[in-house]
Amino acid sequence: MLKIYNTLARDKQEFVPMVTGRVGMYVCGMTVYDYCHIGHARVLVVFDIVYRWLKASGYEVNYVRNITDIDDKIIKRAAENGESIHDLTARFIAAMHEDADALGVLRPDHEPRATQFVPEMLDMIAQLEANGLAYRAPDGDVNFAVRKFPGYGKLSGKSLEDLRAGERVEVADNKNDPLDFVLWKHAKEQEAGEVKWDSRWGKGRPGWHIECSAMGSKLLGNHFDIHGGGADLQFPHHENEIAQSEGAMLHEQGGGCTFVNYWIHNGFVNVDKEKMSKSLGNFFTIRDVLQKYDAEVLRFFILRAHYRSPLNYSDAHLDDAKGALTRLYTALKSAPAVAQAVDWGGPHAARFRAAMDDDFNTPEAVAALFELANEVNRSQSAEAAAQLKSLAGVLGLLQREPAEFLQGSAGAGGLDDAGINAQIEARIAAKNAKNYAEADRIRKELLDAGIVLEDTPQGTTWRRA
RNA sequence: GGCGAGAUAGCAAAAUGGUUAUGCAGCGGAUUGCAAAUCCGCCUAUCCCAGUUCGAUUCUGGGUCUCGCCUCCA
Repeated sequence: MLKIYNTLARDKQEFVPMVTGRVGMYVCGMTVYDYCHIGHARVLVVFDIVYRWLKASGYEVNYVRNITDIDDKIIKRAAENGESIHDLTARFIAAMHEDADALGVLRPDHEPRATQFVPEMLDMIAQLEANGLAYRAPDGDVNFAVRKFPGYGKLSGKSLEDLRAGERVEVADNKNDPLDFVLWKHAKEQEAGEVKWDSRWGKGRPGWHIECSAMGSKLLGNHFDIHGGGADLQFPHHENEIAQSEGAMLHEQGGGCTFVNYWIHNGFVNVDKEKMSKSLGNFFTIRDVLQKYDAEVLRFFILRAHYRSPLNYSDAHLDDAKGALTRLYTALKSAPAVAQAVDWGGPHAARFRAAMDDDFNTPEAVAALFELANEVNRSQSAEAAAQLKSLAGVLGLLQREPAEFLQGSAGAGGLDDAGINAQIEARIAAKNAKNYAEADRIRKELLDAGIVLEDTPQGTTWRRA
């Protein structure tokens, strides 16, 4: 039985879908004005695991991950670059897909873009206005009236009084309450035509929060099972989504309606114990990291920590993850696995399943993989190897040929496979002539070039250190 | 200031009211021409102070420290 830590309840709860056997899941994706960094990689991988585990558990999952392709930062960046919004977002959507694919992240069932759902957003804003929860501000914006929505703050555990006491909330002239947020931004003179949509409130564009409410409802219904995202979205973004969606539903159900049953939030990636973020400038893009590390190492690094814990990023930690993943692939190299479905009856699989059912405890599930690898090494059993590969496959790991992972690819100026094999042949000749000094010299030379040789009963193999 | 999360061995990171986490690193042995890999064994833990308990790293209270949210952010 799957248990999920529900932010709304601040506790682990048994997962019960609204419709037996089916799950509707929405995750807040990227705002596409730049390359994804490691923090984004974590959201992608974490919810990929949620998606995979739900499917492995037999659910038919409808996974929606949105793309924010219109907002202030995008408009600003497009202007700086002297390119259209469309060209900018198209480039970074393609880049995001490249990065996600490299990390072994499955494509969601739907990837709605904000600009494709403006009519749905306008309908929802109109409904909020009809329900007395939205008002036209003097400057032409349409705002959500936070005070009119009972229960505002239930997700983040904040009361309006607490929030108001916070000195960091800036007072805006056009809002009735400093905490009110924008549903519809009126168009500015200098803005390009492609960021202006017609509406009954005049030309303008949607506020940030409304897109997720509108797209979630459109694709998954007004009430669905799971909504996820980074911990920083808990407030205000997700709090505001609840206010919008539940506020818009008031007329239909006479109050008491629920937008989402389970809210899941992943922890941050830190650098030197500080949150990795654009504003702090302490971020590494996924593609930067992939210059130096295998994408599967990055994925594995993310899965070795629980999704709600902070994850400190550093080269040393990635080196550590690489060493650990090498152990798993080495086991599969010694005992090649045949394709086979997971046998859930085995002890390691049982431990793995219990771990994943306990709020997606991937570190514990990975520990089960290592115990299985130990068994593979001891028994050299094809069945055990098949079980290791299929179980790891549930996490999107260990699906490549071991040699491909272990040997990697030659870096610039490094030895290519032909050069390595020529050296190995020369060393074998020296060994056969009992010229161990020469054999060791060659091995040392290769080692200095980052190539580790391993003499086995089946011959000499190599891997990159 | 308000609200919340966390402090586990050299590093990373799970779990648990009493019984081996796991990986990397280190040490000893087996194996090897020597290595590497692998196997066997070992080593190093539960922030501090009280309380509950036969027994607490685990529960309760207090303290210290760290981090996050309260503004765009995955």
